[in-house]
Amino acid sequence: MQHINRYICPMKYDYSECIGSRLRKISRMVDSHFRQHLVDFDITENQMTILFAMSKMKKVEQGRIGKYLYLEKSTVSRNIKLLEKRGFVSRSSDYRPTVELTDEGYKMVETLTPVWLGIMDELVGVLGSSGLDGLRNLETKMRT
Amino acid sequence: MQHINRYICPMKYDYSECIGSRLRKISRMVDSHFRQHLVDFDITENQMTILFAMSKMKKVEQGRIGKYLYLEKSTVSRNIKLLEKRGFVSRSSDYRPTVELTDEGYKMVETLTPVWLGIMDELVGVLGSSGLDGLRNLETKMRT
DNA sequence: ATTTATATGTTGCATATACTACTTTTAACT
DNA sequence: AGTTAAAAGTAGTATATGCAACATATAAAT
Repeated sequence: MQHINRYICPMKYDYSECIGSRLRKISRMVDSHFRQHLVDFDITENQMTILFAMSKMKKVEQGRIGKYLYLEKSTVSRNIKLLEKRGFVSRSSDYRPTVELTDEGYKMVETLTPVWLGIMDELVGVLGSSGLDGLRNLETKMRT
Repeated sequence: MQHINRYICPMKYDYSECIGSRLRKISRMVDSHFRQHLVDFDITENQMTILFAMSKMKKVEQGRIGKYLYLEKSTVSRNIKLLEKRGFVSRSSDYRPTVELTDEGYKMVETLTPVWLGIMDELVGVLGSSGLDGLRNLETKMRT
């Protein structure tokens, strides 16, 4: 078999242009950068994201976190459960629980914030204003 | 406790500007879009990405795929194993195996390509040239 | 008020991912 | 040649994610 892809010749897009795989790849790169800086703090970049979001939302229904971060409700459920086990989050015992940072959680946010600001500075330095504009652009366009 | 974050007042970046979480979120949105269109083809967006990459690389050492996609070697090992189980990929039995698409694999690439082109058209329509420029910009900057 | 529909949460399952430790192979050095 | 160092692969473990199925609670409709 020759395996000649009939789309290769004048294909409108090349596989390497795939928007999905490129975003995933860039995400992995940036996340890797975050992890390198978080290695001493025993927390993942995803958990940090949720802590930061919750520090702004205060006491909220769990579901709102998923809406804000575009995360499936079951994913939120499990992520929150891990953070609760770590003592960073408290949950009301309702069926539809409201969640909230504990004192430990707020302390962790304060610990992480300067580290995060440092990482941001580095990344902004790497991406430059054009890179940031690009990211904002992507976001705006995806919202609709 | 007051939970007054001393960084809130004149903090250089707001948590919502986090480059990591924003990229992750956009990735989830775009991947979700891909999944919606792939639902009839019993394949994930990640597996499609590897199939497309392999269709260009032909017979390669497994490790090269990880280099190309910025994936950890163990991740590649498992992803390839799943594709092998599906019959899309064949692996030499060496300790350091070379991998290759099977005829089934190439057939799947041909099946997926028009679908993928359609998704790309939609996404390019959503993002526009400015969104695409932004993505390219991010990539260029991350490479260095 | 009862029933129905919708929204929210959790659990089971499968994939995706990275890190560590271990194995094996190849390369380098002497 | 023999030893050491580096590279590549795999398996174990933990987190992250989404979907389907189910449970429960709230809202809507009659």
